[in-house]
Amino acid sequence: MENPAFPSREHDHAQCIENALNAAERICREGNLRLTGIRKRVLEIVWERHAPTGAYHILDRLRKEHGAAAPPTVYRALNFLLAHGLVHKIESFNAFVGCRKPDGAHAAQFLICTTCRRVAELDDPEVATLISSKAAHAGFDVSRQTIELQGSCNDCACRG
Amino acid sequence: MENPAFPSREHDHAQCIENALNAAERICREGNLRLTGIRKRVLEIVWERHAPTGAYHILDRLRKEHGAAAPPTVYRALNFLLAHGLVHKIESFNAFVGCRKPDGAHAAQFLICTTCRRVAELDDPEVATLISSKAAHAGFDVSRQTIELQGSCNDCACRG
DNA sequence: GAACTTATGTTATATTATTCCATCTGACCA
DNA sequence: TGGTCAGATGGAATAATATAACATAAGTTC
Repeated sequence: MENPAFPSREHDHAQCIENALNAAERICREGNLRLTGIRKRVLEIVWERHAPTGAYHILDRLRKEHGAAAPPTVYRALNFLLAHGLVHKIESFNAFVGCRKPDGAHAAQFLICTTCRRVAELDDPEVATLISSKAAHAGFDVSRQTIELQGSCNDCACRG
Repeated sequence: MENPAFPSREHDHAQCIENALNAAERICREGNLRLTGIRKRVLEIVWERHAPTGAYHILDRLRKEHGAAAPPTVYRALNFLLAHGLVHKIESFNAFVGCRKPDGAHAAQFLICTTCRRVAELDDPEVATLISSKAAHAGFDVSRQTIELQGSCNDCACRG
């Protein structure tokens, strides 16, 4: 196995968060978008784990530090982050993960470990291309791919 | 384009429903499962359209004909049908469609037209295999694939 | 028909997401 | 400098999706 999709258990996660925030700052600067306090904080919360984070979990966190906060606050921030490719929605969990490659559009494939709940993002163009071409064969023009694979990550498989 | 994934607009839809029910009867007989009145009726309702059907739409239909009915009634029937491969859940819509190939396990790919909302089921083993092998390369053992492609079907594309 | 398993009825509640309207803030310009 | 406008946030209400928990009924086996 090369280029591990799942970070090791000992990886420097503070670094993950910092990278994500730096990328977000840069992308917003370049795109003339406003990474406001709430948006940034929601992105940080999503990045606290490599597992899908529910909107209401984010809401609870915001309430603890921010006083009042209502669902629209969270969903608005999430929609902004989704629209600009900074987070992804895991449809099969109704929850969100940070995007590992927030530059440019990409058709991602998600590996979701049902044991540890971590999510890895594969951005394999070969998969995306094969799927689009199979769909085209059926007269279908793909605009958006949702590919979510549930199973077991290497760590969890080894621990049995 | 060969073997159209989407049925033509003029297809005999009563036949679709009948085929689905016949297949369900057979599968339940063979598997020693009970296709009870409610389960059968829910399957019929799901098959009324080639578009995803929400649980609460099914519930409304049941209420009209059946008197009382509550969410668990519908979700129990849907879970039975899901468990035995008679329907699929479209995760990105939180809704359900009938399975076109209810025999045996298969990793399906769904084509969802965002214009007419119809869903076609592709059961392409090449896609399933490529994805599993890419995942394996990342040390991941896939047990379940969720593949949902949004875009435009041929009919809708032609009508512009 | 007694004992058991499976299915359904029913109430309540949990979880996820949106609508709508008011208010605020920052950007631009006269 | 202040007016105007677009975009962002506050906040109440409600919609849409899904499950928990417990009671009753129906089918199966012996």
